[in-house]
Amino acid sequence: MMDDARHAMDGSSDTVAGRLALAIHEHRLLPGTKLVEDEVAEIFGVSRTVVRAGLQRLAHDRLVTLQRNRGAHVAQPTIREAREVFEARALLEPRTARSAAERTTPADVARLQAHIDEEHTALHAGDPGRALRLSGLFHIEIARIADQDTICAFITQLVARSSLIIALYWARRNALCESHAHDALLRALADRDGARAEDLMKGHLLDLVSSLDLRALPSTSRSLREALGRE
Amino acid sequence: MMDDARHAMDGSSDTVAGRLALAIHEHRLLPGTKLVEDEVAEIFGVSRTVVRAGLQRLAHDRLVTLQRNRGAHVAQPTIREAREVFEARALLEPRTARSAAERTTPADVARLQAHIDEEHTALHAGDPGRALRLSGLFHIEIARIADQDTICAFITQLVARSSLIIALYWARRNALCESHAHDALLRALADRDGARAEDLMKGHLLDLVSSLDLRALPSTSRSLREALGRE
DNA sequence: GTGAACTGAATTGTATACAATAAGCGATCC
DNA sequence: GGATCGCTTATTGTATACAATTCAGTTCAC
Repeated sequence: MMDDARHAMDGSSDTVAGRLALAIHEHRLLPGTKLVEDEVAEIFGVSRTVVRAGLQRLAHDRLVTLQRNRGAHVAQPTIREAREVFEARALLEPRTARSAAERTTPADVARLQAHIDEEHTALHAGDPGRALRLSGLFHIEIARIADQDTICAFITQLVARSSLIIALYWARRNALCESHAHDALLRALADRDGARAEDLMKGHLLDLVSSLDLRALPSTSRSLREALGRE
Repeated sequence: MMDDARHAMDGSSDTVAGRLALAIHEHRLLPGTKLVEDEVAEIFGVSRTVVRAGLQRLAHDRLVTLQRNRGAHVAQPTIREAREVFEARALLEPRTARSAAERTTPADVARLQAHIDEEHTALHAGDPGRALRLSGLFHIEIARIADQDTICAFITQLVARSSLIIALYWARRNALCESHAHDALLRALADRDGARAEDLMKGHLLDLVSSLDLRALPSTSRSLREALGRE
């Protein structure tokens, strides 16, 4: 279910990092939340040593920020960072979708369809966090079909950061959530129509950013709130 | 000189990671070299704790590989990984060069020119490692001019990995090293000619891969050698 | 009442100690 | 002679201890 980063040891610190990451993906841990090492250590039944390793991993993925002597917090991407993340995705994902389409197998189609179904049921079961996570996994799955581990790793990170961005700047939770962009993408992949997949992905990402509220104000108010000592 | 990853604490573990990374960039530490924690700790005058943190950082950047209970080694990118790295660069850097060209300032031009000059002198001074490092920094500098931190971080990682790839698969050390691709790129940037910069970057990256020997054999022989117990 | 300085608790940074695992090597058996 | 088993050593994984720093609440001066 979470099998990226095979390059590293799969020690307990990766378990900690993975479970924290999942909580962040599913919006159970919200941006700005402080992650005290002792608490996390006790929750997972390990020592601070392994917690620190896990937090460092998450910091490298920009899911948490580390400040010297001031601890770890779930990251709060700025508006600028939000734009950058989606610009990077716009650079990587459409072409990757094209590559994926050209090598999609029936097994891939089945797997993606299962993903979409699961996402729908999660949404109707009133678990939007899980639906969001599955929605992100759909993008990652496409990158994996393209069979490009390096780019897939980048996209994985960008999808994770997008989850934080959505937590902060999601404007209209109404429509779009139920959008059938993923269905259309899946059909293009099943048809092995690379050009169409590329276009659909490009449009899908544009829809995503346009559903965010990236005006300058929210970030200011947020940092103000932090400046007032409340976190 | 080395100011990436401002998101993390700039503790001593980053110093360790930075110095190890520099040694890898400059080919003073070659792929496959084992990095024993105690040795590194003594060399840098810190404890294993901070060395481990630094190694983890480098592992995340794919500069070293960590195997559970078996320690850290300078990474040996496979041929497949080498191809992927340059495909990712081909996806990111040309467009980034275009963006950079559209916002290049005279100060940027001066800085890049200084880079090129330094690279030439290093090359003629018989320090190819330093020249290679500077050559990589040139690419990173362009990404920074484009003012996209996220993509710049990706490119930084890809450039670093490219250094390892070059150490393993560099075929003709003769020409190309002295190529004037960077000069041409700089001129396009100075002219704020985005389209030309994009094309030049695309061609430059193609030249780079074509100067590598990415046939299937070397990797096999290398893994064979490792299979025989020598590392 | 406001603000600066101080004190104690809480938290992080680093080093070290111990346990667990892997690697090296010699003796033994076939 | 070659391979295998077992022991010793080296190295890593994890926990804990202590030092350094930050944070919150209080006191004190104005």
